[in-house]
Amino acid sequence: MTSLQPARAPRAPRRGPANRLPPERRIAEIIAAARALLAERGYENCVISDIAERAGVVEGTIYRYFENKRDLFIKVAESWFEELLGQQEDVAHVAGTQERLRRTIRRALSIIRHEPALTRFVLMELRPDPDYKNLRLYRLNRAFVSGVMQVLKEAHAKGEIDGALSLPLLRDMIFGAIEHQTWAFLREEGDFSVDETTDGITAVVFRGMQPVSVGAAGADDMAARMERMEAAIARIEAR
Amino acid sequence: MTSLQPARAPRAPRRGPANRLPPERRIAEIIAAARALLAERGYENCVISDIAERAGVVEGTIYRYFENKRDLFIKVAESWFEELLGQQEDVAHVAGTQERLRRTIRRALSIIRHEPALTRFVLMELRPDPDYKNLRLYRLNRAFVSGVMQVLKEAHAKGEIDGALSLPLLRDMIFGAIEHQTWAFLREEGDFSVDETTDGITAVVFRGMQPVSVGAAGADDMAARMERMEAAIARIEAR
DNA sequence: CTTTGTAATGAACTGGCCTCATTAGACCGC
DNA sequence: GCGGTCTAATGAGGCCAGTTCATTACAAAG
Repeated sequence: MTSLQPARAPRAPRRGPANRLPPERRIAEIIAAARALLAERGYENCVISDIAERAGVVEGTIYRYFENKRDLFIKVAESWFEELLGQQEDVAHVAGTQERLRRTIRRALSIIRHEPALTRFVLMELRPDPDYKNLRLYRLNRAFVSGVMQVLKEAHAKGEIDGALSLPLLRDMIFGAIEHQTWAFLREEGDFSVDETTDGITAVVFRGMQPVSVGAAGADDMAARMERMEAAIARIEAR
Repeated sequence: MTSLQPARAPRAPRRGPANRLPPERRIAEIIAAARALLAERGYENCVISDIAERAGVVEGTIYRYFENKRDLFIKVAESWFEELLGQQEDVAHVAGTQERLRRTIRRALSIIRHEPALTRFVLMELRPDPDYKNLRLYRLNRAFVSGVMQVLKEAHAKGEIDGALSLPLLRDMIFGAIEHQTWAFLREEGDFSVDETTDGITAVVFRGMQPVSVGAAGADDMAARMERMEAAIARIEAR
């Protein structure tokens, strides 16, 4: 309760040579070092002093440019993800809803497959955070997700999606499936095939969103009735 | 490298009265305290000393019964989840695949809705862990998930699921959708309706798993069969 | 060459997890 | 009741990672 100064003793730090750099470059170097370390150890196991060492700098310097460890890694994730988005192929020219869906799904799986460390950090550390929505990363991610939403919207406009379905729900099923299919991989329990997983998810989603000319609940009932009718007709004709 | 003893100075701790309890009860009290704190603060913000205080015990005592903080909370999650599983309604008597699906999905959403702290901890802290699969919790969770798998398997046996679909993929889509639909809630950004979400997910999954002859890509198949039937009827009528 | 702004330093601080030498409550046989 | 023994409980302190800040020194401008 007494906030009387702990009277930080005056210090006279001995010095090594200070390698002075323009802020922009120093920031870039720190981010690069942190990113490399994140890739090989994961967030929890990244120690500031190691990042500092790898960046050829001292711990305190990092705090000159970043509020704290978390802030640093948010910046890391943002620049990393931004880089990946840049490589994104444009899907606008591709014809056919199913093929367009496939490509965007494939893209997501491919990122996960090639950048598990980044994925883990974003999915586990950042997304659950109360102010995740305020991060630039959230907006970057939305930009990515909007690719899928675009495809869905256009399909919807063309009447290829059953009117009763909610587009966000379809979107969640797609990304939910992507995540669940890759958890084992992210836990380093084994590999997965981008192509096979892509095909599986695409198939179920595409099938699931089709408009049904009859009421959904009655679909199997309808099938049964149809079968009975066909059988009856066959009998009649056989007479 | 020199592991020469830091020569821990001999101490003579002053004592408060020690409330001696049979291990089982002490463990139960610590777990209860930790669970209450987990519910109100989340894992990261739970400090051992606070748990100790709430359990009416000193920090060191906790380490008598639990290896470390993580171990303690794993036990918390396990007992908590076990308790929830006990309340699970049996779905075996319910007729109809769709309704059975709906109930198991509803159950999962209901747990998330009522125990967000537990959910967050399990999904974020435990599931990503490399040895998640060795935890008792993993098996408990499998028991829960197997409810859905059971429904899917029986539906599959009855020919209600397209042969080309993978059951695990369907399962992942279900739970993936559940999770994605609830992330905002888990970040405390707002509530969600258990019933509406249940219906949405159930509808898409049910529709998505239909064999082609009735649903989905079968719409035109359906039309073709209809045409054949109409033609047959015309023939019959013409007789 | 001096001034001045600021990049960089590194010792010290903080707080949370965890250890362990020590104490003392409770049960037991006499 | 009474010492002996087992073990629950204690709490000071170790440890380590994140963070702060008074100080230093580099480099560009005057």
